[in-house]
Amino acid sequence: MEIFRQYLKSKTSITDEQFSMLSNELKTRQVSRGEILLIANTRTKLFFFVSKGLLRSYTLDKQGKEHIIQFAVENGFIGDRNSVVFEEPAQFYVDALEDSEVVVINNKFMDLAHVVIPDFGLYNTLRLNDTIRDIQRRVSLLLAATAEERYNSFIKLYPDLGLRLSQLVIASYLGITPESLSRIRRNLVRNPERGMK
Amino acid sequence: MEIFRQYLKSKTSITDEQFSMLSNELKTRQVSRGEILLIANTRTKLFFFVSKGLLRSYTLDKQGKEHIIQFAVENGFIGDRNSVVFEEPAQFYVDALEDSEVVVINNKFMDLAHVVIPDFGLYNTLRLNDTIRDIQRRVSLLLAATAEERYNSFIKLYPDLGLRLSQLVIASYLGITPESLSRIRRNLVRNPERGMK
DNA sequence: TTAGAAACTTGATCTATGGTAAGATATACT
DNA sequence: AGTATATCTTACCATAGATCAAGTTTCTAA
Repeated sequence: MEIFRQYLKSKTSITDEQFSMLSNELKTRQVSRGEILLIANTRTKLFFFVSKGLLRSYTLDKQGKEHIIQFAVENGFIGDRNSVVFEEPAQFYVDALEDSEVVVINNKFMDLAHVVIPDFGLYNTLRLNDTIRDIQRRVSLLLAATAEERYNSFIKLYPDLGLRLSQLVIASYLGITPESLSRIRRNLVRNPERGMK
Repeated sequence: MEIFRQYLKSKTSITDEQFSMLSNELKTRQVSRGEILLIANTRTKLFFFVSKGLLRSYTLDKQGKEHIIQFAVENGFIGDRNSVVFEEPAQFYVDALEDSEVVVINNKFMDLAHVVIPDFGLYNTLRLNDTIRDIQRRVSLLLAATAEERYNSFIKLYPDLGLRLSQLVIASYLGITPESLSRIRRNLVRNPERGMK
């Protein structure tokens, strides 16, 4: 909770008084590795701020294969916009890849924050635009780049994540099989210059 | 311009007086098919509202192949967030796929609109969330679905666009070659039930 | 500390989609 | 209307990455 307060202070002009006004709407929750916070096709109004650990959102296809939409580490947010913003069933699952601590955020918090914190709207708009930019870059990679190029760019963009995630999970994010990722990495070890670009 | 006013009136509480205060910051521009409005790696602060016609944003890969990020038809917006919001060089090109008319929107308009129209921030947040939802769905399809499934879901989601776009352009949006799309469509003509799901 | 389960690697095939090239239609311009 | 130009189709072959199957290594929990 303290971490979330610090985060908001670094991003907005929020005061301690304002934060305590809002904090009634917040809860912290401990999540163990593997624990599911949100199930696709159900309804919920909750969004999560990660104060510790690592979560992901993902879909399951008809063959039961997982496809990772997003990761969230410390100071990141995760949830399902479809249910939170549009009150429709969730598109995604959310679960924890490490033992984590999250701050549970409801819609009332968001509404209040807009009222109470003068520049919250501005901050939020920036954050949403940033999210769009990231996902569009990912689309562009999925359309234009080979598996190896996508892996290289992932490692360059999120070097720390590369160390915290299993290859299975990285492969699922990149849209390839773990076997293919293993072969790609073997090639990169043998030809390190291929990873430079 | 009138179309943009109508659009804003349908989405926000804007009054005619408020609109005329803002309209100093707006210009309309005629764009011919093929005309480029925005070039990747350059800087600009302009965003576009489409009052008539059809635009797209896209990237070029090293082999000079186009990869379409987004379409915008009547009442849609298009531009490059990287340059408009973050003042960095544009990631994308924007050009017209049909003779079009756009309203050119600058940052000052956005700032003023937030001040002048009480619920503009709310509207804008919804729009951004909606955009994120759309792109995330697209990522999920790119990760999980075959070319044929992506084509079917594209046609189901944007039936009108399917009729206005060339196959070359649809293929580029789906991340496949026009030849592959041609083969997919042949199969669908022969086995129409495959397009039902 | 060790058994069992994950995670990772490797090899042998298979398959969806790409590349190339040629011909067939459609569209647009004079 | 007629030619040029873009768009679409088809066939044949190539390839990135998937799938399957069998190890090997690494983690984990009793």
